Amino acid sequence: MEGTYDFEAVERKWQRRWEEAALYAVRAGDSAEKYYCLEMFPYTSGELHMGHLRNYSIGDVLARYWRMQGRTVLHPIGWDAFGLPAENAAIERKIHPADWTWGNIRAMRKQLQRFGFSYDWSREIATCDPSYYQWTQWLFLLLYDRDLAYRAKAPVNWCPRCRTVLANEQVEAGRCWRCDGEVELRELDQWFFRITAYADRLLEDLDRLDGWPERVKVMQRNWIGRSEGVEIDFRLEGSDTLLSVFTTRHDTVYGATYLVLAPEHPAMGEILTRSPVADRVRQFCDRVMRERAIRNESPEPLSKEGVDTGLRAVNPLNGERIPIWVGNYVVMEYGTGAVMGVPAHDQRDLEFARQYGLPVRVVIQNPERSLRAEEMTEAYTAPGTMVNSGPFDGLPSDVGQERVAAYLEEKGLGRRRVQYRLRDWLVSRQRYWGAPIPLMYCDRCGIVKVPIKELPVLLPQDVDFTPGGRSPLERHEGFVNTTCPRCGGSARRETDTMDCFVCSSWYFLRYISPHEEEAPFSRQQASYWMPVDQYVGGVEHAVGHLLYARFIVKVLHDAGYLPVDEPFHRLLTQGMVVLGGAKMSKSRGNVVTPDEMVRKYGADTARLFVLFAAPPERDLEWSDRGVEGAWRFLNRVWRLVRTKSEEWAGGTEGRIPEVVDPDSPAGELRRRLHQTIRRVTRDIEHRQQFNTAVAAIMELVNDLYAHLDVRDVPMAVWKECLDALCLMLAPFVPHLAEELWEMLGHEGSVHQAKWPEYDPQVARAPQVTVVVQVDGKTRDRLEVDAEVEEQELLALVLHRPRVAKFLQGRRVLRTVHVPGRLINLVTAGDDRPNE
RNA sequence: GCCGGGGUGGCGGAACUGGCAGACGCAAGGGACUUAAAAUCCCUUGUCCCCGUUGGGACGUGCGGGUUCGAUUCCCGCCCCCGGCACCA
Repeated sequence: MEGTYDFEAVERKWQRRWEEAALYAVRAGDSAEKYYCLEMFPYTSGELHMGHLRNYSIGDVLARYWRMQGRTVLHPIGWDAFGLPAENAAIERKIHPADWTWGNIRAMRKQLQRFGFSYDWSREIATCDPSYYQWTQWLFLLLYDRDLAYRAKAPVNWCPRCRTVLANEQVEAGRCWRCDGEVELRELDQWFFRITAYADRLLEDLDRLDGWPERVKVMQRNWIGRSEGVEIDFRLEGSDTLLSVFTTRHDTVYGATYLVLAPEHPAMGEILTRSPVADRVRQFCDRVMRERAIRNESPEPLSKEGVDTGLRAVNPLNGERIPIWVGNYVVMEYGTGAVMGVPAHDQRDLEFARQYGLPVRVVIQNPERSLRAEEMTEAYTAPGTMVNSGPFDGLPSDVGQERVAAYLEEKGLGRRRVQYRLRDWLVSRQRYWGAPIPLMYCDRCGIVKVPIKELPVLLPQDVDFTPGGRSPLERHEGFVNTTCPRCGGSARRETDTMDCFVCSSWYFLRYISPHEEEAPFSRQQASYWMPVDQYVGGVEHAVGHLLYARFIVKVLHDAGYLPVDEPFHRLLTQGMVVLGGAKMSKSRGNVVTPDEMVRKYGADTARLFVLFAAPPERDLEWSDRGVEGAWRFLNRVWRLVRTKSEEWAGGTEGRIPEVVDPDSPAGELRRRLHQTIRRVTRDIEHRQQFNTAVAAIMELVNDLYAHLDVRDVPMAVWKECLDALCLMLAPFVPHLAEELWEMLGHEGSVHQAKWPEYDPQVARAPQVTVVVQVDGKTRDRLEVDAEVEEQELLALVLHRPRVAKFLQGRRVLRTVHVPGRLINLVTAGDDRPNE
């Protein structure tokens, strides 16, 4: 008889049975409570990596657990299938992007199935499938109709390597998220989604997302970057042109000693015609803009540079004439592209002022220590008392802030304003492998929508992928030329495709009714299934995907398609899988693939290891030894069940005796079992800490082994323990659990059995270990009745020699008793009179 | 700079609401089984000190303080690591 089980045969056997029985197919039920368990769907790169294995193993534990708890569980999977790598494959390897993608899907589907995840495969979707992207296009038109999609010329991030534009969320430290190449700024006509219109709601509703990790919420808050301030209208001297500035420190407006404009500022034309040093200013602007175009953002801020235009602006509050400068530290994308320089109370302004010898004027006085403008090397940014501020003198700065704002609004010199860091979402891409934007340009009618009935706008197959400056679609006459549905004249199609994040911003809704032909999803089904109860995925999507999906759901909610306005109730962001402390990558050569693991140890071992080696949120250090440990454990379980089930082969009926003495080995075993059930249930359900759940099961198995040779444990008790053991293992190692469940004589799938319940009476220990401390130091421990009273316990304790030893020459002042845990004797020495 | 998260044995990590620090696993050492090895099963394993032994004691959760009968856990000040944001006015 072998000492290890044949994982290959076992896993193949049960995967086939599950498939035949369509065990994980689900329909909206009306009686059972639903549970929508979702993991971030994979990009169709062609291979599954350890991150996927971890992601999907976590999701599968939850899906299987809740199914056993009686919920109606929706657990779908699909493919994020549009995107650049497919097109690059076409260019490099002369494969059509569609063939490449569908081939990858086939391979990855096989890999996923090999791991035995409990997906409802009848709901599989792919974003590159016309029956899917038809509805992505529908979504675009919905946003267009609601004035949330617009076309604008704007400086946008351009990746020269990928030959396309990128959203702000796809630029990381000035580099492209995909190819890591440097990103340039280009002035282009592009399609945007007006996500800024939802900025406030996206921000406020974060407070409702109790089931989200704090750090993701913080990242979204930072990204949205709301700040309240005032726009103040300075006037260009000798002109009616207003130079408005945005500031959050309007209480310091009397301290403005100059004004700085961004080089791209719209008033620059007028300034250049009037400036006595126009040439210098022009040269400066050109240089700064050129430098910015090659956005090689170093981590260090650029040194501040500027040039005096020789012109003046008028401060609307005190009528003061202050010089207008152009500076490289002012950006056009934020606020108004102009700032007032208040060197005394802003560090950047102070640096700039000192560099160019501009005056510094204190207008907020530090109540602690009087500020002197000439001596300042650090701006004073804390609250204080207003000075040199005309009618506002003497006010605390926070009050002054209110007054200045009110005054400006009253006189029509400015207005309160909320400013966001968040920009609109750039969704155009100049590439082929994406969902075409369903619009056309008619000479007579302008921009015209493709009628919903005519969707999808299909991607043509026969396209020339040779790299060029523009989208391959643009060179496809058959695609571009079309007829205007409004006037019947000739029209040209939009050739930009959509950012693949548009596709992934609603895919969780398509799973709900994936075969629906009349709509992106059934409203009725969506109101049953939404929101997603548990979303699992990597934290790298914190400000991209997760923000977009929230935005799109709010739009659909507002348009009446969804009852909910947040997509994901709980979010679990799992850590990376690392080896030697570094992320696995081909270039580092430290990659271990899930396929290798399955081949060597099987799916159950691989899954168990990734769940056991670290808590889900933390990074997981890969360890081949650790995998072996998981494999050993599973065999240990298998041998145990096999031994016992053979022992009672032929008849094991028998009941657990009505009364099992809690002090007998059988009673002890049952107690450990019920304690384990309590721990495992809590760890999965409330703490989502699967490593400790597995550890608890391992402890139970160790206990069962320790009782293997104990004679007077009734078979029925063994049966109870082993049954529950299988049930608890089922979410983690679904194949082996089935096999053992069958060995134990059960009919039907363990995954359709009920999760075990613990009996608090059985779990309760009649005797407990109480720790005895003297002055907070542990000196002894003793077994006592769980219910023991303090007085009785104290009497016992005082007679213990180990305790008495430490009480010599001291008297007990008081005792602290934590029932069932500890008793602490607080003493004072007799030899120290003052105590 | 600001905001999050983290720092515990040789390693991955436990410790619920302030109550036995180091569960579970890995590694290491020892024993049983075996002709032998592998596999398996059992035991030991934070550091230091005292003791011939049974045993006993001190220290110990990044560092320094504090609160408390008692602190990995709470508070104050610092150091280091990871992540996010950053001329954002």
